[in-house]
Amino acid sequence: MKYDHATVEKKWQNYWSENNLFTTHEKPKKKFYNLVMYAYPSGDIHMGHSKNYVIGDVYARFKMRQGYDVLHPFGWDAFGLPAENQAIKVGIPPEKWTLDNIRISDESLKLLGISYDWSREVITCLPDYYKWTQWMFLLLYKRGLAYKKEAYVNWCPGCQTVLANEQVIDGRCYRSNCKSVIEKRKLNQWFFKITDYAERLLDGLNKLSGWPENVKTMQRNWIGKSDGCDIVFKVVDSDMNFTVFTTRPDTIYGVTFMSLAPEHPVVEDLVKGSEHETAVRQYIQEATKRTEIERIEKEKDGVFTGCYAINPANHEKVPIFVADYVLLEYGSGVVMGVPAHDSRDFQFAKKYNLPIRVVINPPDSELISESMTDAYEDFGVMVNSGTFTGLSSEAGIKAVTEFLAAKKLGGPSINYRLKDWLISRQRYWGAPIPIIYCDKCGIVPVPDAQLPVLLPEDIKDYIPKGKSPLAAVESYINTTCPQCGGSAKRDADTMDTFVCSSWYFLRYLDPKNENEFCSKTEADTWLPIDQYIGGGSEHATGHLIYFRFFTKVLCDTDYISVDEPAMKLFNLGMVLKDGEVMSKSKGNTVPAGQFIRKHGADVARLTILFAAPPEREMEWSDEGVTGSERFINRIYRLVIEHKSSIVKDVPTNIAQDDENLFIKINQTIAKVTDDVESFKFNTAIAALWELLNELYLSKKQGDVFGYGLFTIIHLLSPFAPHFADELWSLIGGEGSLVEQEWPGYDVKYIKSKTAIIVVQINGKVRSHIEVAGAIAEEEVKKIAFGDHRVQRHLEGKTIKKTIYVPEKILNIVVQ
RNA sequence: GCCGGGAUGAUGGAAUCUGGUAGACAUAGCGGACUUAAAAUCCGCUUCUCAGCAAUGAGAGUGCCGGUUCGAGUCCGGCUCCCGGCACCA
Repeated sequence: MKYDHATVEKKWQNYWSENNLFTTHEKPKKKFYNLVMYAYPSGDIHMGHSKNYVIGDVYARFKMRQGYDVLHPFGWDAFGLPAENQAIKVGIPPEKWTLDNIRISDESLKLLGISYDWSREVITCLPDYYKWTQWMFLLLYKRGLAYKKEAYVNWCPGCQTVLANEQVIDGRCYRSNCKSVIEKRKLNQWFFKITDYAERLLDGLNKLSGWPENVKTMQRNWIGKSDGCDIVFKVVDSDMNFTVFTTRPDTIYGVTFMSLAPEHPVVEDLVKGSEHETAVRQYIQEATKRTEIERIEKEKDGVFTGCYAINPANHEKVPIFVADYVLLEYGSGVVMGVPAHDSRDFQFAKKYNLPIRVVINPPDSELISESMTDAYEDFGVMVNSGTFTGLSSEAGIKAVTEFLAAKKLGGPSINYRLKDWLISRQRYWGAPIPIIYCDKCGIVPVPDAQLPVLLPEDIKDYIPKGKSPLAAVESYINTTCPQCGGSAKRDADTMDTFVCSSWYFLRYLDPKNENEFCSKTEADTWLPIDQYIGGGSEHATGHLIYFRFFTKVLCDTDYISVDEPAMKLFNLGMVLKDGEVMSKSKGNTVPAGQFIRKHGADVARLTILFAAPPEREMEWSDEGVTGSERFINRIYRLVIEHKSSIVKDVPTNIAQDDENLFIKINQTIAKVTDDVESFKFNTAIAALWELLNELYLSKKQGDVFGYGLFTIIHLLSPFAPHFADELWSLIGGEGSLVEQEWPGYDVKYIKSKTAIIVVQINGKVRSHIEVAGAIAEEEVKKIAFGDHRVQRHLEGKTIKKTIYVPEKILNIVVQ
């Protein structure tokens, strides 16, 4: 008698969809927005993807059974490079390739039996979606949060496009099959002003108690707030001055030089016409040609500009250098060099024989600059610092900052590491930037009524040539100015796909709305996301910051009423095969469809869930499959065999010899309920195994036994929904278990009536005694001292004391 | 370098929050039952060392060293290694 998964799974999938069990309630009484991160349609889905969907599904079904009206949607992050690269390689249009992949993946997903409301499926590359992506761009534009500037940006020579900071990892392209070394290029590009929200993005993290600490820490580091002080240095014989940012104003008396970033625009004015001009120009040219990796790895160097600046604290003249270890984008792109107390400045000073002046001493020793081999960067006591001498660093930082503020030569300042989000991409397969350039009117946004700006289909050449392929499509690029009606040109770039994913969770709420991206009513009904289930921590400093940023902007503009998108975040560990992440490009995937046809969706689900806790990485192994298959068949046999003894009501009058089993059943309900709530699916399934094993060993097949079987069927339903529904109908249940209330338990039968007390002597386990629950310490001692195993160890010893923890342990301390 | 997280049988993992029988549950392995046989199934054993024919007994054991405690996988201090993130951020 073997369970036939193929027929049963088909049957129940049909039942669920015919009865609209997963169609979202229009007017939820108790809403629960359960969201799994949507996916890129790279081909068919494999077991690596399936993990996310299965885990999201267990939670969704559990919440449904707890009486929530669950919104559980799915969709596709459908724009992006792979589709376009495929088009270049084999000539299939990106749209066709993408939509074909979506069709195949949807089919596999449906085989898995995930409880999605398919009527809300969202596909970001379709015009009715990207119309609103463009609308978002314009909203930001109108708020002054989207702007165009000429800047040094990350250029990926492999993808032939620019990238955001978040997409550069160790100086290389983030795409796993690219990884090209990123170059710097000076280009005119669109940015989103996420830095305006730096403080709120940082502050908001404190509210997100349902987010994992590591993600919050990563975001804090990424935003990189640092409290410090601005200091103004005047340039000698010039009316120019520089503001530098420092976190250590207490070291101001130790400044012996200054450095400017090579890209700094004022360098030009500084050296123009001087004898140093040629050398400086040459240095700048070399520096800007280098990649970030080369710049970091090479020895620190620079070039003297011939100019000097005045230290506002001691009025000393210090030389100004151009040095490529100074970053243009951080602070003001100018730093004060304090070699004694900053190791980079130290290296630089050594190379160019600049003075090293100690102005901070460690708490109980004295530094001698000649014998220093590296900078002393810790806090200490100020020395050689005029009137500030003797102050601690902490006090000095405050005092110097106040002194500068009073003299209007600086003052308190805060800097963030976070940079504005570069969203232009020189590629075809993305949402077009809805901007028009008119010779007369300048930059003109496309009016809302003219959205969407459609991607042209009559494109012949997708190959990027340093600019967007769209630039060559005459019919697209040439247009008329919405303001003056004259001839004008469209922006040829498309948007970063992370723009699409910054608001997709809102479109699910109202996916067919043609007048708004989402009505306020729907937004207020469903937001925030109650549980967000993410694909891994690689999104921590990308998507998970971007979507928080969008939420805040939409909240400020009153389109939605929440300023954080998701209350709880659960980050999943990846699925590995042979020690590597399961991915198509590595060729180590286990295709979902194939696996399900062979073993069944429920086996696939149980295997994923039981292998490891969801947040941990999981090595896919075929051995796990054996266990899940056995689990299902074992339950199946037991239920079929004892169908007639199954009891649907909680038995009353529990006989003495049934008590232990009845307690086990109640404990299992309690444990599974708790574990599912906190995503501990592996131990939840282990608890079911325990109950199952106990039922197999049960000698008596009475009411309690029958109720045990009934309970297992119920508890199984989030994990193996087809199988559970089939068993449910076999025992005469109506419809599907998702329509049934989740079982409760009897608190009177959670604790065992007897307790095994461990008897220790000097902390070593010597015996176990079984006692009736709550008995007096004296009683326990009496039994323990009567135990021969205990007596053996007490012979000839003096008892010093005993420690008794009720129902747990008795420790006898002897000498 | 800085910030996280981790290290437990042959393997995946449990117990770690809140100190109280370490190894739940599964896999693999071994033994038994059933079978002409195999598979499947059911039952049992399975951390290591030593003693014993055996029942059993003794000792050791959660990366390493130390501490707190009657008692530490769990708490504290110091290391080692692994994984992830950040990193010329002034």
